[in-house]
Amino acid sequence: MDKKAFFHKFVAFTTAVHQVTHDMTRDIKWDSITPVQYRILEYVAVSQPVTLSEISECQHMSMPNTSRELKKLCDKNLCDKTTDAEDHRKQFISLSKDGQALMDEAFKRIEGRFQQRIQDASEEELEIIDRALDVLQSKVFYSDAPS
Amino acid sequence: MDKKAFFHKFVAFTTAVHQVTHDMTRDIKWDSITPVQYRILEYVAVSQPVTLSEISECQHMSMPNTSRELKKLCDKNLCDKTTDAEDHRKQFISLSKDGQALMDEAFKRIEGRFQQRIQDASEEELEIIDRALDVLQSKVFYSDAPS
DNA sequence: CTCTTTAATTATCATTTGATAACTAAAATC
DNA sequence: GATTTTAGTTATCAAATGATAATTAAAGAG
Repeated sequence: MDKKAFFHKFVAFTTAVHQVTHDMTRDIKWDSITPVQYRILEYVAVSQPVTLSEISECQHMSMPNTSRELKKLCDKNLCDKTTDAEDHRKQFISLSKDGQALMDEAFKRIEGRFQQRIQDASEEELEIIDRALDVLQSKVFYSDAPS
Repeated sequence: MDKKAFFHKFVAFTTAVHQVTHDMTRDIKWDSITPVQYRILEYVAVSQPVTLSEISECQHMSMPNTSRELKKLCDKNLCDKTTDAEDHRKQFISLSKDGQALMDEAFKRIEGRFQQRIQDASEEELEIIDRALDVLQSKVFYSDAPS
């Protein structure tokens, strides 16, 4: 296999993924929430409950900045903080009722657009796509083992 | 096929792609160039020569902001502008010698990390990955037809 | 030739984001 | 019990990004 060509295909692919996910989440960021805040909400939605440190690490932002943005989200009643009973330093973050509703709505729209994209695929094609997702996630887009 | 589960797999996958591309381009943004400027350079590198309007549209930024960032890149001697001979309003943007060197170096590092990721894959697995990329790009991550 | 549209620029302002230092309080270690 | 580490906060500053209005110059349409 031609390594250069393979790499180019990889680059084109990741560009396409970025492009498409951008298109699919466009106009989701209403409601006075900023892009960074949306990314945090998305992360919390998928991984809740999470601690501030986890958000900080996974979103590649410093603790002070994470703390600030999270404070804004809590002020907007989109997130709740609860102190860990075992370790009183830790805060568990989860979506509030409003935050959950917001993200449910967001995911609903994204899912709608996703279904539109695959609506022309036959059942066999869906199986192929399904396996392609598995393959790429396990062989290429896996998480680095922490050193 | 379970639609909900399929959608969740899609979301997890795109998250993984974002995560991995972020990891692979970390510490590439040396040299006093900002993330947005890097994205522009990457786009120019792949698609040159391009016009300002094309950059503006593909990178989802307004013309004034695109113009400003491009001016900075030209001031840093990373890009060249040449006026279209046929339409004097248009400017073709391409990488300068320095800009090309910068992006060659960047792509070299990214490619190194890519090769690391797939180094354990057998030849047959590479074939499978190759086809998986094709499938997903054509069936899921294709560009929307402009309305 | 006039009017409109297109491509790009300049200037300006508000907001968002990133970075850093100094701090509190609760574990954990010795 | 004193010290160190961990989790998170607050305050502050600088830089990056986004948004808008006003402008120039060239091309295209009537």
